[in-house]
Amino acid sequence: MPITLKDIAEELNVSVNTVSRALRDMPDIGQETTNLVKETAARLGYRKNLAASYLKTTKSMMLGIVVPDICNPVFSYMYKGIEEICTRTSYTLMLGNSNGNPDEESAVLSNMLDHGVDGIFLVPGMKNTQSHTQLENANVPYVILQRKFPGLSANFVQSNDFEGGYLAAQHLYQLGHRSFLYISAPMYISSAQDRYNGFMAYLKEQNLAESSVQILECDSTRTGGYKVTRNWLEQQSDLHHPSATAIFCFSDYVAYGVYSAISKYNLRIPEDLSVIGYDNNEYSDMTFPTLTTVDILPYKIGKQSAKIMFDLINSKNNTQHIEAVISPKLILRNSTRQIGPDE
Amino acid sequence: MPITLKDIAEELNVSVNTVSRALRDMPDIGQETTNLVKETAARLGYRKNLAASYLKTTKSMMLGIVVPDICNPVFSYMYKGIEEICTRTSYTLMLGNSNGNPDEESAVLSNMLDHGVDGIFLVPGMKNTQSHTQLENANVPYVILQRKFPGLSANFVQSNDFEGGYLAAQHLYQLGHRSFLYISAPMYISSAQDRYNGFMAYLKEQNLAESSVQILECDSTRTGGYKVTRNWLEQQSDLHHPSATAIFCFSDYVAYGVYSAISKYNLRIPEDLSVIGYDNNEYSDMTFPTLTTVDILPYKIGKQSAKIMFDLINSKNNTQHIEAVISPKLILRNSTRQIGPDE
DNA sequence: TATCATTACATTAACGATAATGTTACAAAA
DNA sequence: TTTTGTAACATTATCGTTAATGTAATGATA
Repeated sequence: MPITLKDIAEELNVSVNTVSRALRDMPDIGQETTNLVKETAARLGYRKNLAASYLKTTKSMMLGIVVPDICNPVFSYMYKGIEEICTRTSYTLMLGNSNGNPDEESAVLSNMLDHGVDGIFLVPGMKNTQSHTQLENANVPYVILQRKFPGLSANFVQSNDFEGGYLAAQHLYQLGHRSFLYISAPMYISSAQDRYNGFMAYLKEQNLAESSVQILECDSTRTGGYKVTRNWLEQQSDLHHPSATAIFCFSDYVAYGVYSAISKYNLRIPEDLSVIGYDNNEYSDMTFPTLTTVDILPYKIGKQSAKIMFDLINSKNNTQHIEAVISPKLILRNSTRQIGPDE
Repeated sequence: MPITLKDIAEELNVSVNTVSRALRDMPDIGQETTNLVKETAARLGYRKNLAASYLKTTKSMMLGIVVPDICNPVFSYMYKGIEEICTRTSYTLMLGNSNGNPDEESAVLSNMLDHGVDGIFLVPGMKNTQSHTQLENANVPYVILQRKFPGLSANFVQSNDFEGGYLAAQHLYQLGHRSFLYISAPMYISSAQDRYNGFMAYLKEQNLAESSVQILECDSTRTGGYKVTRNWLEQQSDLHHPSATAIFCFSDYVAYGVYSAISKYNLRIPEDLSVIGYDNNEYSDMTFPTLTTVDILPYKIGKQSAKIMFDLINSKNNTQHIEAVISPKLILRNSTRQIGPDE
């Protein structure tokens, strides 16, 4: 039994329409009436029924966010960035985890669309064209964060992964490293490809041979990093002089796994091996040693996405497609060290 | 221009009502018609307009979750626990951060209620009676997670903080510790009080004097833990024989700060000081040394809360108030060690 | 004075779904 | 034969809000 426009109208002996218009400061209503309506609404504790409003206006004042896993700090910081902009404009957010599963991603999207969200933020779990056709057909604005699907004409906000890879290579090179183990996520993920390209581009600028980089792939998880590193170490002829002096990790998660593997073989970081991560998780300055890494600034990505979303919502021409790129930031810590030319 | 019931009705030359009832498997509709309607709905790609449905049924199929900060893994795991149950029952979730601010908490709650959520999960940021009156007046079921407000007759799910404190004390005592620094969050937070009570209860059982525990308070943050520990260490007459051998921390965050302070004074964990945390953050096994801690099982708390929510939604009598308590789990790692009687 | 705007409202009709009634046609019961 | 019941639909009203019209009173204009 919440208060409705009708209640206010009856209280004041005016029509429902008058109340509705008064509350929205629309013309054709006298100043006195407007004031009276607003006072009465406040007194009775009126709250607009947004669902009913949506039925007429098709504006739900809700936006949906789909992420692989909100427990991953990268995604929770993106969420906060988005929220920061959205609450200012009194939009409310629906959140859903896809758990990296295309079916769940689709299901969550469908749910949100059924609820009439005015827009969707999607951090795709993987190559999932299903959700893209969904989004296209839904006819709501959407922004894709973090991952990029080259063929797609959509709005993207992502970290400049090429630059991130470049920065990492530059950092390691300037410390004297000339042989690298590059642990990547599967290359069909665009960010994996871009980081790798950036990494190699810098080395090429320094006239380093491609053979100086050993590439391995694994899932972006601790176990993934652990296993791949363990296997690599097992194949070394001389453990204390491994065939690479520095390890690039696709994510801090991977780096944690790398740490475990390295410590299992009684090697030290950075004395025996330098390690650089990617993402700058909140805890990467609590590890031992603290982890040098590349920060993708997820909060900033979230904010930028939300800004684009409101551009889309407020403009009628949805034909224009925006691509925003955020420069990552190198975070220097203790897992990388200068090495001499003879090492 | 999404498909509506009307479109299906026109396609089949039946009434809208028939379509509506057929899709919901209600009586008074022939089997053939039902099948035909369902096929046509699927063929045309019909999707129910949940907002319109809500207007009649007052069931929005949305639930709201308000947490202090989704970037805190404790809360994101609670979220996932809740989501796990909710997606099964095709409820969609609205999420909002209060940032520990009573006004934001209220605002977020209002927004969700305006959207007509069928229930609210609240992890209160602090003693905020405002949001409670809001929830009471809103006349929707709600569950309060983690924090408990003794005066309130509501549904609570929380970790057994008394037990957690008890477990921590027991662990340290059994390792031989007899003098403690107890770093608490402000005592007006019920969980801080409960943990402390549990901690002291165990020591009392062992006939240890209350004076064996030094109590300090700080915010549950790294800086909080750092500052309070630094101050404490500064006051020690002999740094290498501090007036306590073990430090209890209200949270893993606090423990990280404690780590920093201890390492700043060139003391070692656990050789010079044992440290035990609380929460079992995802990264607490990546710290150096890995952190012994108490896991409150936030995922389990979330799931339990969701179950209670659906009990509330599905039962008419909202008079009954449920209090579920989840037992925490001690996680043994390397930040605590056995000490001899002479140390 | 008759006409025309303008102001400030009221009335009516949607939005899409559902619930409460109506209305057939046909079969069974009295 | 008439009544009654029932299966299977259709009609209508309604949720709360907003948009599209309608209308009365007032003042300005010709």
